[in-house]
Amino acid sequence: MASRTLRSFRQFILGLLSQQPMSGYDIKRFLKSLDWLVGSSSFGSIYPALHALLANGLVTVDVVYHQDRPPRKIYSITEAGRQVLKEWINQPVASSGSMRAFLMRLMLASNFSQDGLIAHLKQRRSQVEVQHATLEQIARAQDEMTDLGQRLALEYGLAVAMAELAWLDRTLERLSKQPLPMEVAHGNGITPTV
Amino acid sequence: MASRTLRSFRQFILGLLSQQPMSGYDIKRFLKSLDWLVGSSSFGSIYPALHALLANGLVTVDVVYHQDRPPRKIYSITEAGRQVLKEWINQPVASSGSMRAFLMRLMLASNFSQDGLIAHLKQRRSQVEVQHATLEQIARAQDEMTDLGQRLALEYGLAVAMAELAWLDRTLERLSKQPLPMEVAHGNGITPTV
DNA sequence: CGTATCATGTAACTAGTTACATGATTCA
DNA sequence: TGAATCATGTAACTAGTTACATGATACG
Repeated sequence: MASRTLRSFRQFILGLLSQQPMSGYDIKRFLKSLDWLVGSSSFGSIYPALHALLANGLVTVDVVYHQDRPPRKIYSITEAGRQVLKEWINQPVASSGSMRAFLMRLMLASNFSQDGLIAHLKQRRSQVEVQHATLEQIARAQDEMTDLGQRLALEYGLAVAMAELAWLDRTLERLSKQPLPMEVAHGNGITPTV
Repeated sequence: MASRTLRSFRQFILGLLSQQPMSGYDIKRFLKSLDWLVGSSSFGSIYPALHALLANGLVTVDVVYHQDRPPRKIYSITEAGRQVLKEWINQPVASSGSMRAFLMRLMLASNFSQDGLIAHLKQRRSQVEVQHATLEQIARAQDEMTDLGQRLALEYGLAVAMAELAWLDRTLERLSKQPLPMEVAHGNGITPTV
C-alpha cells in the first residue's frame, strides 16, 4: 500500500521528476535558483524524500558513471508515480493558501488539465480577494491607533495582494482567449548533464 | 543562562507581547487574522512557546478570573525579554529573506530604532531587487522552451517583486521626508477583554 | 596546496502539526 | 440536546535543519 504520508514537498519533487529525470543534486540546484518562489531546501530533506519515493515505487533510479566526475543517481517517475501525482493535483488546496503552496502547484501545470489549471488560478484569485478584503477591513478598523509596524505590514500585504489580483485577471483572460499552448514542452532549463 | 534556542516564531510572539500583554488564545486569534501575512499557527506551538518564554524569564503570567468565562493567563514581557528582543531585532536577517520573515520583523517596528527600520526596508529592497533580476534572467534564458507552469510561476514572481519594489520605494521616500511618527502607539486592535 | 564544485548520504536535533483531553457557557 | 465559542494544555508524530562524513576532480 503506497503510504499516503507523502506531503507537499515530496509531492513537489515528484512533480519535478514528472517533467524531467533528475538527480538529488540537480533538484537542489534547481530549487536554489527558485529560492524566492518556492523556497530552497537542504540535502538532508531531498535525499530522504527521494529514498521514500523510491521505496514506494513512485520513482526509479539509474546510476550513471562518468570518467571525470562522481557517479550520479538519476531518478525517473514511474506510472504509479504519475498516478499519485495526478491524484494530488486534483485534490483541492487548503483554504489558507500560502503563495508558496500555490506556486508549487502552478509550476506543475503540465499535470493539470486545461480546466484544472484555470480552476487553480481562479481559486487563488478568490483566496487573494478574501485576504485583500480582510486586510482592508483591519486597516479601516484600526486607522490611527495601530502600531507603525502593523500599519506598514498591512500596507505591504495590500500592495502584494493587488499585484496578484491584477496578474491573475490578466492571465485568466489571456488563457481564456487562446486555446492554451498545452503541448507539454518538457525540460526545466537545468541541463541534466547526463 | 537564557538559552539562545529561541527561534523566529518564539521571538515573534515575544515581540507581540512587547506591544501588549496577551493570552495564548489572544495570540491565536491575532495570528489568524494575519494568516496571509505571517502565517497562522496551532495551539500546539503557541502554548509550548509561551511556557518556554516563561521558563527563560522573558515573560510573566497573570491569571485573570472571570465569572462567566474560563480564567485566562495573560503574559507580559519582562525587562530581560525586551533585552533579548532588542538583540534579535539588531541581528541581520538571513540573506534568502522570505516575505514572511520580513513581515514578522516589520510588524515589530516599534522595537527598531528609526535607522534600524529604514535599514530593514532597504535590505528588503536590495534582496527583492536581486531576486527580480534572477527571475528575469531565468525567464530570458529559457523563453520558449520552458514548461508552461514554470513560465507562469516566473511571471507571477516578477509581478509580485515589482509590486514590492514599488511599495518599498514609496515608503522609503515617505519615511525620509517625515521625521517619522515614532511615538509608539501601543495596542494591536485585539481588545484583550480583561 | 588549499579551496571550490560535484555528488551522496546519515544522525542528532528542532520545530511544528494533528489529534486528543478537559470543561464552562451561550445560543438555536 | 447539540453545537459553537472560550480557554488551556499534552503526546505522538512528521518534517525539516544543521552538522558531519566521504571522496574525486579542477582551478588558481
